[in-house]
Amino acid sequence: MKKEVHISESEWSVMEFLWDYPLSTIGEIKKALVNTDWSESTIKTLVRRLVTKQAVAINDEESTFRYYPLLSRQDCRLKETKSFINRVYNGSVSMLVTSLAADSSLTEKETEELLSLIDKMGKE
Amino acid sequence: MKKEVHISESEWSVMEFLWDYPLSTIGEIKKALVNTDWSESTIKTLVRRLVTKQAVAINDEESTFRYYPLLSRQDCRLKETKSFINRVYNGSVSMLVTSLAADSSLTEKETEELLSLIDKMGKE
DNA sequence: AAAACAAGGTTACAAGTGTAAACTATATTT
DNA sequence: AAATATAGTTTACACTTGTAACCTTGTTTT
Repeated sequence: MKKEVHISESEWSVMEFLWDYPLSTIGEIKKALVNTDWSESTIKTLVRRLVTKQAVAINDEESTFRYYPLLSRQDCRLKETKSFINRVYNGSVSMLVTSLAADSSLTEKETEELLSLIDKMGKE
Repeated sequence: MKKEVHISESEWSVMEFLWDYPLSTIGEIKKALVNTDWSESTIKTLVRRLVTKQAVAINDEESTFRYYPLLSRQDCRLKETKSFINRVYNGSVSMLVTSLAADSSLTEKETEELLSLIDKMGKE
């Protein structure tokens, strides 16, 4: 029986850090997220909610809890990507890619990367 | 001064229809959305919220209002796509495309389309 | 005309999200 | 030990979203 885990925008910031540094403490998370301007309370709330959602688990071998992700970044990304494509592009991947390619506001670098990627893929 | 218009998942269904059939009435919208199982009330709420958000406007030349989109589908798609990529892929378009290409759960048809698209683009 | 229906307007209510204060308990520093 | 800092727990509160009922008024059908 699968929980419909939805990770909100703010929660993603926490997850990103935990994916890079699993088994972090609140203090470490807080330090990593200084740029966000969130109060410590807010960060604790986000972590708690992620735990409730079973997206994050607690290791309490030490006196201070350490938090680590229970879901892989790739899985979460795919899940979000799918629901996004369904919502916005009627489920059509190619419409998304077309739209991306037509987006003139991509930076030079992004366009370049996209094209090179596309090139690489064509060869496989 | 720009409103931060966010169109929710349910609201997208209404917008999609209005993009295809601008100047529709509630009754027409309702007919188009039978598949959703929403009550008429729900549909009216969604339309009203879209009007409040200024994503949709009202033409009241006739006795029954006709609704039409104020935002283009392409603009909304781009906006959603950008915020999605920022949230989930740290703003990296190429990470998204890589992830898509690596997704084994794409259908044959999707993969095919993606590759052909990629192929076409490579030639431009 | 009376009844039925369609459309517009008002109100509702629970879940999720962004954001945080306050309280408590534990650990570290003076 | 007292003071301080850190972490964990509880509570809060406004806004958005999904979902809808109800009320009123105008229109169509019997």
